[in-house]
Amino acid sequence: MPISIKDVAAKAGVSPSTVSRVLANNPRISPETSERVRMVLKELNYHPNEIARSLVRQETRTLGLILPNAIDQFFLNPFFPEVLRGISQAARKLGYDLFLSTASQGLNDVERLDQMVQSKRVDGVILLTVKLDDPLLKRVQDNHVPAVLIGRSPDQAMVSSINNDNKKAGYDATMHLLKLGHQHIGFIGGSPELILTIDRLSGYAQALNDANVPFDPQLVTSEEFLEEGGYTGMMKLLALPTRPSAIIASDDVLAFGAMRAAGELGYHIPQDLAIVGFNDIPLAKIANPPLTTMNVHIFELGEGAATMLIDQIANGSITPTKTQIVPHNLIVRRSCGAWNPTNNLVSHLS
Amino acid sequence: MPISIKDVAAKAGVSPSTVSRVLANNPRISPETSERVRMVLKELNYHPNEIARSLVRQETRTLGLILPNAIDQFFLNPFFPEVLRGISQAARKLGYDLFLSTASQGLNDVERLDQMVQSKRVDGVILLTVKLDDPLLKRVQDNHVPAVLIGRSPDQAMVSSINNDNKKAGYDATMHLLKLGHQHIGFIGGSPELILTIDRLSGYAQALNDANVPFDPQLVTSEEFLEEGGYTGMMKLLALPTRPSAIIASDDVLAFGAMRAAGELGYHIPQDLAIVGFNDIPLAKIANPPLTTMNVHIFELGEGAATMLIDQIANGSITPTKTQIVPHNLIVRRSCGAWNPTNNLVSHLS
DNA sequence: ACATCGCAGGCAAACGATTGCATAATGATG
DNA sequence: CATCATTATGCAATCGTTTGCCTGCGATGT
Repeated sequence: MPISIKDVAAKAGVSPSTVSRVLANNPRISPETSERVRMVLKELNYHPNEIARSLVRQETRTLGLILPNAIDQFFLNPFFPEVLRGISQAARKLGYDLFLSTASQGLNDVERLDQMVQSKRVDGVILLTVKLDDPLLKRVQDNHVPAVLIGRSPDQAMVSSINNDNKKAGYDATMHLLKLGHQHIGFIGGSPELILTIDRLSGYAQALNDANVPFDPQLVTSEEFLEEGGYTGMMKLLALPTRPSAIIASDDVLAFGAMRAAGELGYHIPQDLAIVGFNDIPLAKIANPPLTTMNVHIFELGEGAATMLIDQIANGSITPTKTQIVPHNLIVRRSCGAWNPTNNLVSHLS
Repeated sequence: MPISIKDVAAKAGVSPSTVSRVLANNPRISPETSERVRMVLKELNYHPNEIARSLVRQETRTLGLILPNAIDQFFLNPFFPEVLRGISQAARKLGYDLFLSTASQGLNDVERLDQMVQSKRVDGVILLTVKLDDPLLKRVQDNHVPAVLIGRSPDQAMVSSINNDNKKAGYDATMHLLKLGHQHIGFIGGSPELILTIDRLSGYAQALNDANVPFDPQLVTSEEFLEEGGYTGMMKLLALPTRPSAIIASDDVLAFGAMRAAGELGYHIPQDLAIVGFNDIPLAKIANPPLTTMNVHIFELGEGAATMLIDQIANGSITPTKTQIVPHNLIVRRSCGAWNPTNNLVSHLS
């Protein structure tokens, strides 16, 4: 039923090889034959079977996405669609498709990677978030799979990556609050295993240190990357004997949970409590009050990751691993108390 | 370099066919041979080449997603990750992977469909939103491609679909406001070409009619499916000589834009203006004020679509087209002014 | 003891493309 | 007129699987 290259060949009175060569614009085919074949191609609305093509070419022109196994949390964070949008746009431009591995329920990340790559369904993979000494990275390196990590690799030589300078970003966000006079600054982070959390927290600590403000572990809390996590984190911090006067949330979604908790306890933002988030999700701008947040340019992370990966695929494994840093900048809105309509709304930090 | 079934066969001292049969748990293989082969399988960490497998089996165990060509808008709406989450979960459970067609920039939807399906990279497709007399539907029908539409098909016989009863949902939302005493109810919708918009609007009109409230075209506006669209829509409605006292926004994102516009003009919600949205995106609950919204169970739409599609694939094209309706229910929060902590928060309507 | 049977496993032909090599036709050359 | 390039096309192997059919073997029945 489906039409193959043979059908086209038969109808055009040539051999399959000729059709194939027409498709490839091989100059060895005479213009007349080529023309005739092309007519048949249109007439039959023929599209080559990409599966067969992939088999012989040993490439699929498809990028694989390895999502964290906490898939649901990941999907719920606006980070995901935005990074996917970036990936998708770059892939489209460069003629690649996207493959999401969701199948094979019981498998862990490494097995999913093996399956995706060994089964040859993708030419390379984009890894989203890794934990400290994640076995995924070693596997990628050992297998010489073209791969790009969105996030920071513990060992830069292992895998190419694209990331923000999260330590600096954490530093900048904290410094902003310190400069506004806050001395008790709480930190609501995601899972302490995530390098992202670690980096932003270390920037926070560094800023406190540089400002001669003591680091108080009680002011640091780690929660799930959900609105609910921000809520419980904030509840903990506000229950402290001396509550913080400002909060850094390492993700806007956490920040919104935190704002909700503060609201429920009757605190006003920014009068009673300043809040700074990370990511500049669409909601940040339209929230009430609008959220001051560190824009980390998620779209560009995705776009860059796909571009780097395709580049790596094209150049074979000869490419040395690369690390690319996407700049961040703090978007000052009302939630931190520093907002002033006559200011520039955007302060460029990096 | 990559290991094939032949490598395994050689190492185990059997033929490739035997290995293949071991993989398939074919009972014709003796337990001893099977065991020996399995050992080699583990040792070599062999994974079958799914491309080759797909070629001979004529199936890929992969579902294709056809996203609207206004991809960027689509990605930005929280509808997308949620429906994808549903699709992904069902696919995973049933052993299917997901393929996003983003490649081939210049192509329109129909060409993308042709390419995806004819190229045999997917076993079926999920279509997301269609316009009135979208050529996609006809193509799907003509080609006998397994397909499920998320949304309503103009002609139910053409393609299986899963949807809400959007007319009823529009009716219920409007009726809720009418019962609260509103007579001037504005409607902010998405593109007037989308069936979704049409259905919700017609429910709105029907409710007005049933309540003997005249339908005023001036109170209806169509905008882009973005926060910005809601903003401009609201600005238009509030510039009217007699402004509406309540607003139905056919999407929460539009509702948030509308709330922002109202806020900027100094109106208070719900005191001056009641607002009802659609979708119950995560933000609706935590917004200020929390948004009354029609929960359309997006996750279930995705989940149901994937399940229906896989079912259709399994049963060949003998399956008649089906239509499934996912119920909706209004979640009453503060933005409509009817909220009362002693009430049930959820009123089940359908 | 011989024909028969069932079992375990191998052979080879697909699936639908690509591509190195061979070859038919054509015209040019000595 | 025989030889040789050159051009345009076809042949057949290949990619890594699956699967229908065949075969060799030991066990069984009479």
